[in-house]
Amino acid sequence: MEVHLSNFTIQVNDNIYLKNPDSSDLGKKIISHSIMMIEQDGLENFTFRKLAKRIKSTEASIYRYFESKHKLLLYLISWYWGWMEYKLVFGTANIEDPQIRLEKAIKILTETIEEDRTFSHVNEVKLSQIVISESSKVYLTKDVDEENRKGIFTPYKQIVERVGQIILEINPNYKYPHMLVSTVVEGAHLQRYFADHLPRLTNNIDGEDSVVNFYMDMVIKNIQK
Amino acid sequence: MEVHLSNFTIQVNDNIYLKNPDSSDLGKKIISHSIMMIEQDGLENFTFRKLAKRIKSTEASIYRYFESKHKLLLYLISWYWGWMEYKLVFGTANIEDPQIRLEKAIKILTETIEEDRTFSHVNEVKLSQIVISESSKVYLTKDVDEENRKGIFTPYKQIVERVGQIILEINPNYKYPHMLVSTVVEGAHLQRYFADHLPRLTNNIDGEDSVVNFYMDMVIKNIQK
DNA sequence: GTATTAATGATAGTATTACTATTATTTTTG
DNA sequence: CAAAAATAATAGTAATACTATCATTAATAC
Repeated sequence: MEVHLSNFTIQVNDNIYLKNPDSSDLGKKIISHSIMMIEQDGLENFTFRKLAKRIKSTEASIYRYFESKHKLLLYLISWYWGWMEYKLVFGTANIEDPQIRLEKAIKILTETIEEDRTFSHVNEVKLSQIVISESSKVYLTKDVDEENRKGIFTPYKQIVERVGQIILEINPNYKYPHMLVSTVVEGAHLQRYFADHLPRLTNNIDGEDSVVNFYMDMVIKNIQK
Repeated sequence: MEVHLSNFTIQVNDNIYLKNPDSSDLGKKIISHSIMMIEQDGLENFTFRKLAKRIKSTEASIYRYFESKHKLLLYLISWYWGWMEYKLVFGTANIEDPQIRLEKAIKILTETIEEDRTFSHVNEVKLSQIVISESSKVYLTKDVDEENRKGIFTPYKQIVERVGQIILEINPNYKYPHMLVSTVVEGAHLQRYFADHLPRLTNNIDGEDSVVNFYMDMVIKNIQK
């Protein structure tokens, strides 16, 4: 059973954009095509000039939405975390047993992403590839502290907090809930990247999703009293 | 007791440089000052022009050692992994019990770095800061596959392999040795970065090195039969 | 001690990037 | 239909990441 929610949009911190790309056709084109282009050529080879050419607009027009390429990436990553939180909330709603709720949450956070037709101009599969290979670049900058102050990373922190809470429900004495969750989330991305490009840094066993299994197992064993 | 090894240098894959920076005074200056500058201003704000000015040389001269800023970063990271392997080999030599050997290895990989006076032109403390905040950028590129083919990442893979072997000595049936080691290594870096910049993504408990304790515990619990 | 070679310095130049600024045109809305 | 808002067209700038050329200095070989 697939549920379709209309009238549902992911809210992104408005410090990130100059003009909300969700508010116009051009804005949506900027988002959808930048996802395709960054996924294909990488952030390093992506420029507003190329994007403008592709969507038959101009650099100046794109700059009215985002003041830099870094901000556009921030928008995409932020959108992703907002979307992930919506998936988490829906996916774990009405599950009484915190152990099962936690397992569901870890699965959602570590499994490979499938298309979600709720948000038509965003290709979530490609976006998740961008998250895997580019998301750490949004905070590994000299501007982290300032951007953090502006609340740019709250969607991510909220997810870590939310799943950390489930862990504490199961074991209130567990000392490292945030550490465990961020290790899982970042680790899952990295292991998928390694599987594609540096396979000797990971282990991929046929017939299973090793990333999900490894991190699921890790969480369960770690929080045991 | 501190042991000083002279006549000991870290070998770096010679596909990385045009001319070995270890072979001249200028080369060593390039390394030592780039470490200081990148640590302070970040890779993004570091340029060969600024470096040249600082060491009173010229851009052209630096380009005779490294064909790009990315290659210079690769050199630094590679040197670091070579150095880490030497620390691992010495630190775990003559330890019979594989369990104790593994614990020593994990400690070496996750603890904060202290100065090593064996290699005079390299400040290992600053270099480790660079590794924490910039190292993932060396493989999160569109050129990974090609650089991997040239053997640029072997020092890192060797460490993962080496520690993975100890894990298999303890539990030959453990399915994810490489995954576990790379999760620990990358996780330790990230958690230290989070502690400094995004503290809500981690847990730092007074009076202990939470990063070491968390990952030590994780490894032990994970490989249990 | 000089000739030869290698290393470095000085200087200049190029394509690209990441923007900013200005004005013209089109589209939307009251 | 007029006014306002959005977008397009065009041009320009400072900085970056290099490449090229030639002069000078240092190292080494005989």
